[in-house]
Amino acid sequence: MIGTNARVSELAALLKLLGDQTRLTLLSYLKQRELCVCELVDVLNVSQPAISQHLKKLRLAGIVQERKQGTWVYYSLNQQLPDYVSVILKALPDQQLPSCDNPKCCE
Amino acid sequence: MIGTNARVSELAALLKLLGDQTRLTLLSYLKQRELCVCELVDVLNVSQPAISQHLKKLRLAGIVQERKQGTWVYYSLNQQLPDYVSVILKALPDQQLPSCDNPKCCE
DNA sequence: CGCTTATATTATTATACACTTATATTAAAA
DNA sequence: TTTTAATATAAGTGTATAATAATATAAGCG
Repeated sequence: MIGTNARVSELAALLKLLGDQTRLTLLSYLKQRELCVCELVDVLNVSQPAISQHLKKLRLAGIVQERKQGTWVYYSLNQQLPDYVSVILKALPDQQLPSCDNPKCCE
Repeated sequence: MIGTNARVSELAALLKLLGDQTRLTLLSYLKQRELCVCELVDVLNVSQPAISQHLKKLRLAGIVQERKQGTWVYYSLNQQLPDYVSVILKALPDQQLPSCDNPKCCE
């Protein structure tokens, strides 16, 4: 038998990260534009801590980045994603977000 | 909040399937050529039933196909894979298999 | 300051899943 | 026809992980 290949491990980890319905849904919205955490919480079917944890994983994997502004945190896709990630994002539906109902956050 | 999107679910399931080190390793070998199950068992670090189970999942997902010949079963990549799957396969290393030591199986 | 709001972290729990061992199936060989 | 070899299925187990509830942090506002 043959030892573990580092590139395969890395790819597997990244695909496992993407192979989650909640995270893919987050990305399908972030694909359109930068979004505030509160918008993502409103739109998904899970608790705020769950969203926060998913966003952290996506951030640590280099897929999204955060921008803090006062109490609010805005997330957006990173530029410079590997090809296979870009292709996956392209395969996601273009989900339209209802406009934010918090004027403080989303002016 | 917004209901589940079927395309996102489907994609998530497929990426979860691919997000496994053992399955990705199998694919990195199958990428080169059709292989007998026995070859894959020899080359990986897990038991024969584990390989068998992984191959079944890949087959049910339409990623590989089987060809039975006597006692032996040969697996190969399916043609006509979705773009994002092809791109992932391209990102896999081109792993070279040592030649099969079973003359009956691999002539 | 104390209160509220936005987000993150922690602890816990439940489910999914990859693996192993044991057994079944099927085909070829003896 | 019994045995052996190749693969598949079944049952059971341990670990990873996604979720929640509870709490912490931190900023803005009265």
